[in-house]
Amino acid sequence: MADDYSLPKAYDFKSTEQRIYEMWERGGYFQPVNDPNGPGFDPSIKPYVISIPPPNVTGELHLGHPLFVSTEDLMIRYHRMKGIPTLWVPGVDHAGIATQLQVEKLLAKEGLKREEIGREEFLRRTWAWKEKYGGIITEQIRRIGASCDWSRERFTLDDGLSKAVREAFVRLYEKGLIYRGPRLINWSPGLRTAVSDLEVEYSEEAGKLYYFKYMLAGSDEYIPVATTRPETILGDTAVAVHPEDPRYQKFVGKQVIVPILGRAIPVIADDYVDREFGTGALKITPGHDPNDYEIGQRHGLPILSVLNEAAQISQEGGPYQGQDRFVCRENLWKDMAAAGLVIKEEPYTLNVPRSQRGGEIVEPMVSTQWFVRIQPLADAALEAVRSGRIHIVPERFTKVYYNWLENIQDWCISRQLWWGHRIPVWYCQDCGKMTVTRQDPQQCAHCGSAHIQQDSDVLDTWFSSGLWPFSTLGWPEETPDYRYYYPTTMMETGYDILFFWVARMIMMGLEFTGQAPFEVVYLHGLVRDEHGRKMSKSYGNVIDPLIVMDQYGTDALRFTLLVGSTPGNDMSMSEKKVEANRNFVNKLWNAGRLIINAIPQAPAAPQAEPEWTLADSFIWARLKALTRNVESLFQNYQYGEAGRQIYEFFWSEFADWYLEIAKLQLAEGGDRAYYTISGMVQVMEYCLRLLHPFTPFVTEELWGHLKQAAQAHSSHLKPHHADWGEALIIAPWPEPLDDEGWEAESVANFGLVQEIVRLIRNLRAEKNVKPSLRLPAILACDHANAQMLRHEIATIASLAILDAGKVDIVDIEGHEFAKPDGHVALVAGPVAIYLPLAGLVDLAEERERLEKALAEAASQIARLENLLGGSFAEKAPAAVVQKEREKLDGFRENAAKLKDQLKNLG
RNA sequence: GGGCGCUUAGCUCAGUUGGUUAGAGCGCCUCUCUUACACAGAGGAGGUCGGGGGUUCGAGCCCCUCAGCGCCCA
Repeated sequence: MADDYSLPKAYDFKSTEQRIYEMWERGGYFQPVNDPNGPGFDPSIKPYVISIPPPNVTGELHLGHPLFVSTEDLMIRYHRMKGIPTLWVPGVDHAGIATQLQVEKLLAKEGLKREEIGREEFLRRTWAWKEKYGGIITEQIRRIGASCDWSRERFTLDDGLSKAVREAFVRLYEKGLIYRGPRLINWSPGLRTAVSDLEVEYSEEAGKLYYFKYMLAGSDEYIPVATTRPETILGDTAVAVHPEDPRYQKFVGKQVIVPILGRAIPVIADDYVDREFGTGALKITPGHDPNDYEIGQRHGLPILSVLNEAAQISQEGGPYQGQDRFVCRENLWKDMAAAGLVIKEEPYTLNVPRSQRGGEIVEPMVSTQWFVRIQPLADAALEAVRSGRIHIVPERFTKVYYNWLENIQDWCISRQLWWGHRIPVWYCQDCGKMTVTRQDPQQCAHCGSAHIQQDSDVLDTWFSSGLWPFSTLGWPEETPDYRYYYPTTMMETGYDILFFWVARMIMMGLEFTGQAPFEVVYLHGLVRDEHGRKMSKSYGNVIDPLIVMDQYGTDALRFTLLVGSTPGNDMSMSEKKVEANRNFVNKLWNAGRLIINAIPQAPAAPQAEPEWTLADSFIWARLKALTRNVESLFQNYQYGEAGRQIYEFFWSEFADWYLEIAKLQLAEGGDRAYYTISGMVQVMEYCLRLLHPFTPFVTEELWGHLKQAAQAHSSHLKPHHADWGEALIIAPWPEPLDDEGWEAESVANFGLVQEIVRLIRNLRAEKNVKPSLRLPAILACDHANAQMLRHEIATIASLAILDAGKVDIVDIEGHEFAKPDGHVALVAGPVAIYLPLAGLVDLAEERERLEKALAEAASQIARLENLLGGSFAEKAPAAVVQKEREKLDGFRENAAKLKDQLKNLG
C-alpha cells in the first residue's frame, strides 16, 4: 500500500538535471551496445554514428552550441532507443589562432611577447592554459544533456590525432598533392600569418577611386588610370588596356613610367580589362592583387612585393620604405599631386577584405607557403554527392556545395603560428633538400646530414578537423572502433561551415579512407534574436544559454531550439519562447503527477475484459496516429514538426480532454477505474518515450516516478506491449501503431461530443452564466447518435457543467420534436441541444444567433454543392470527393436542424 | 555579376509529394484561485498567405513576373 508520492507542484529542474545526467553516465548508457572492443561483438549490425562538430577549446558557450547539441542528441537518443548500436564521439579542436591569441593576451599582461619566451615555453604555457580552461566547454555541453560517449573524447592535438595529421600530410606529399612555393596568398599583418581564402570576409566600405596619369616614357602623353589603392602603384609592373579599346590601342607595347619611382613598365593588352570601369586602363600589381596576379602570370610580368610582413612598405618602395601601407597611400598621393600626376578623386564603395578573426584588413601578398593541390580531391568529393553516396539535407545546399567545389582554388595550409600541428618537413642545411616523414628524422633522407631543421610553420586547424570523423576513431590504425564505426552515419552541423569543414572532411575522407566519411549531411541554421538579427555583443542582443538554462531549465531550452527550427533555416530566439516551453515541461510534469497520484485509487487488477469508453478509444486512436506521424517526420529529418505534433497531442487532446474525462472514469471505481488508469499510464508512458529525445531530463525523471508508482501498485500496470525497463533512455522507441478499423468512428463520435461541449460552454460564456450553475439539458437526435450519447452523459455534463441527473437524450428518429418552452436551442451537427436559458436570451437575439449559424452553414452548402456539381466530382480522386460529400451531408443536417429551430421560434 | 533563401494573425514562426473552413506560441479582450498544473482552465477578437499573371476540378504550396529584405559565391 502506501504509494506515497508527494511530487512538487512544479517541475524542479534544478534538483533533477544533474542527478539524472549522472545516473545516465554511471549506467553506461552513453556507450554503445555491441562494442567492437568487448565480448560478443557482432560486426554485422550496422551502427549509428555521429562525430561531434568539435567546438573550439577556447570557446564560450553560445546558442549555437545548444542548437547542435540538442539536434545531435535527439538523433542519437532516437536511434539508441531503437536499439541500434549508437555512438556519438565528442571532442574539441585546438583552434590555432584563437587559442594562441588568448595566451598571447595573457603574456601581454606580463609585458611579454611570445618571441621573448621562445617556442618551447610558449607551447608549455598554452598546454597549461588548455588544461585549465579546455574543460569548460565540455562541461557546458554535458549540461545540455549530451549523451555522447565521453570515454571516447578526443582533442585535435592528442597523440593519436597528431599522428593522423602526420600520416595525412605525408601521404598527400608523397602523392604530389602537397607542394610548397611562392603564391599570392591572404596575409594577416596583425597576426603575421597566412590565412586561407575562406577566412577572409569582404565588406563594402566607403572609399575613394583615385585617378592619375601614367606618363608615357619620353613623351608628354599619358594614360589615365584609376585605382582604389594608390600605395600599390609602387608595385605596378604593367598597365593593361583592352585590346579593342580605340583610345589606348596605340599605346600597347610602349612603356610608361611608374610615378615617383621612375621605373619603366610595359603597356599590355588583355581582355580582362573592363573598358567601362574607371578610365578603361588598369594598373597591374601582381604582387598585391589576385586578379592582377593572374594577368601577371599570363603575361609573364615580374612580381614585386612592396609590403613586408607588417604591411609596411618594403625596400621596393624607395623613399616610402618603412611606412605603413595607409600612411604611404597619403604620402605617395601628395607627392604625385606635387608632380602633377593627379587627375582627381571620386567617392567609391570598396570591397575590403577583412580577416574573419579580428577584422583587420587582409593583404594579398606573395609568400612561400604550403598548399594542397585540391582539384583531384574536389573531383572525388563532387562525385560522392552527385552519385548520392552522400546526401545533403536540406537538398538545396548541394548546389552551393557543387558551386564551391567546381571553382575551388588550392588550399593554403601553412600558418605562421606556434600552436598547432607542426609541418612534418625538415630542411637540410647541407644539401638543401626536404625530408618529409611520419617519424621525426635524425638526419637528412638525401645526404644523411644531421644538420636538419623542421619547418617552423603549423598547419591550418581545419586540416586536422578535416580528418575528424576517422582520426577520432583511431585512423590511421585499423582499430576495432575504426573498422566498426567508420564510415560514420550523420554529419550534423551549421550551414556556415559547409566549405570550411564539411567539404574538407568529404575530400579528406575519400582520399585517406577511400570512403565517404558519412552518409548524410544535415545542416541547421543560425540562431538569431527575436527580430531575426544576428546576435552580437556590441548589439547587446546576445542570449546566454547558461542563464536561460538557469532560469527555465535545459529541457525548455532544448525544446525551444528543436521545435523552433526547420532544417537549413535560421531561427529566431527569445526568452518568451523558452518560457512557453518551460510551461509545457511543467504541464507534462503535472499531468504525470495527476496520473501518479491517481494510481492508488484504482484496483490493482481487473475483474473482467476491458470495456473501453469513447474517450479511451478516442485518445488511443489519436495516439496511434501520432506515432505514425512522428515516425515519418523523423525519417524525413522534420524534428521540429514532430515535436510540435507531440506537444499538440499532449496538451490539447490528452491533457485538456482525456485527463478531464479520466477523472470521472476513475471515480466510477472497479474495472472502469482500473482500465482507465492502465490506459492513462500507457498513453503517458508513450508520450514520455516520444518526447525523450527532445526533453530528456523531465521525461526520464517522470518516467522513473511513473514506473515506481505503477510497480508499487500493480504488476499489471505496464507500458504498452512491453515491460518496464531500467531507464527511459534505453526504453524502446515507440514503433508506429497501425489502425485497426474502429478508429475513425471513435474519433468522429468524440468529435461530436467535443462540439456539443464547446457549444454549451460558448453559450454560457456569452450569456455570462455563472460557472458554478449546473444546468439541465435536452439533447435530441437520431437513434444512432442517441444511443452513442447516452453513454456520454456524465462526460458532457461534467465538461459543460450540466446537471448530469437532468440531461435527457431524446431519440427523435422518425418524428418531430418541438422545442420545449423556455429553452434556447443549439445545433451540433445532427444534435439539437436545448438549455433552459430562455430567460437570459430574448427572441430577437436568439433568432439572430440561429440565423447567423444558418447563414454560415448555407454558405458552406452552397460552396460544396457548387464544388461537387462541377468537374471536381469527375476529376478529383474518389476519396477526396467522398470526403467533401460527407461534409456537405453534415452541413445539410446542421442547416435542417437550424431551420427547425428558427421555425420553433415562431 | 552568379546562386540561394525569406515575405502567412499585432510580434516570432509552423504549414515537404497541390485536396478545399490556413495553425501554434507570445501579446490582446471576458470570465474562473473547480481537489494535476494560475508555469493553469474556459471563451473570444485577429489573416483577400508581399503584388500581378498562369497551370489545375482545386494553389499558402507548382510555373512566370515584379517589389522589398537577407545570405553565400565572385
